[in-house]
Amino acid sequence: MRALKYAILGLLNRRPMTGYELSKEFNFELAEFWYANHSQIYPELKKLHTEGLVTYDVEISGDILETKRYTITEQGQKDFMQWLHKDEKLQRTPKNPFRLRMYFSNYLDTETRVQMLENQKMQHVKRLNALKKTCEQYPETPPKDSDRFGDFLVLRGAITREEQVLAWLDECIGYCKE
Amino acid sequence: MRALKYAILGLLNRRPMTGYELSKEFNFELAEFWYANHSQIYPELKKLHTEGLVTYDVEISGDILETKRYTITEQGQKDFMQWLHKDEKLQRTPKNPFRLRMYFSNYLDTETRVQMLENQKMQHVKRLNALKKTCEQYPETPPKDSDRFGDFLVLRGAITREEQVLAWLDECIGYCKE
DNA sequence: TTAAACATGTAAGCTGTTACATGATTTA
DNA sequence: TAAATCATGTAACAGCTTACATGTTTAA
Repeated sequence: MRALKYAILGLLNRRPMTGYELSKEFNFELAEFWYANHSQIYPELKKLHTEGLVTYDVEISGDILETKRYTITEQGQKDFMQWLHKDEKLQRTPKNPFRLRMYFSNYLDTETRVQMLENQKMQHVKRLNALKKTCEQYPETPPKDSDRFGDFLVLRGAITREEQVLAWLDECIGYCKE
Repeated sequence: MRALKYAILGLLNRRPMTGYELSKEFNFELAEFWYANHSQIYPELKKLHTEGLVTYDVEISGDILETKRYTITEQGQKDFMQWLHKDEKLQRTPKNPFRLRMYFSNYLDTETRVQMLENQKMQHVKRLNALKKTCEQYPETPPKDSDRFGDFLVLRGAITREEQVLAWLDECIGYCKE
């Protein structure tokens, strides 16, 4: 499937970037639906290069420090667009260790159970607030053909997802206290 | 972290089971938040056995066919309960290849984009309906100290999650058609 | 009698995480 | 001058998927 390959190609299709810049994107911007560590990114870039899907120019920052700025090739763009057009088979529901715990929660007393739910709630509230703040950068829907439109769509998805999780946690707390 | 270990211990804590039965649980009952193939389960059971957390009795079905029925040991129960009481640090948002695609969707024409969203919608509607049907088995909230209470909670979570995804997909379709 | 379900295992390969390893540049 | 950030890589290991491998029992 090689999703990381296409995540990288997609970003490079927007503009040339270094491995380090890609790494930052994955750990901030895209983190709501994709991410990767540098230890995965650098080898993948190497692979994409041998496959002829990207090229790079070496730049010098300061006196010595070399950085490789990667550019997507024509072949890379073709490959990326082909992937983008494919229909996605619904992914399996992602594994969720907290729900696994809740599944077995009848072995916990009510107090502990509620405490755990409240703890999760707190963490999700934080995440939701951060997402809402990011969303303030979009006072209106960005144009459909701009990079920012995709960003906006997934951000909206992340926000409603967090709202749903919070509603579920409240529902659970309600059942536990009944 | 070894979540599979605790998923297995948790199920064996309910009742003794064979690897095959565990496998079925993971691919049907629990699939909304955890799953594993038999190729992962058998080796894990072996490991749990060497760690002294489970034991097994060999049963014969028919004339020859041997099956191992695993039982959790006292040590296994202790280990499981310890895990169950631990507070869960919020997991990273799971990777989502469809959202990755939507992130880059400005390179698709409106028609293709809407078609993809509709396709996802169809698949989620199917899943939602299946979940709702399962939920009919719970005409009322099961008692808090029964196994079925945990099943019910995560089932409710799965249903509201699917509803949220459908709402998001509709929102996206709306933005695309604007 | 044959297909589906029962039943258990191993092997190869891919994905991803954590840790190891090194060094330059910028900012406080 | 020290800390943070920039910058690139490799290694070991954990987790998971797909395929390989074999054979039994049950129900249509």
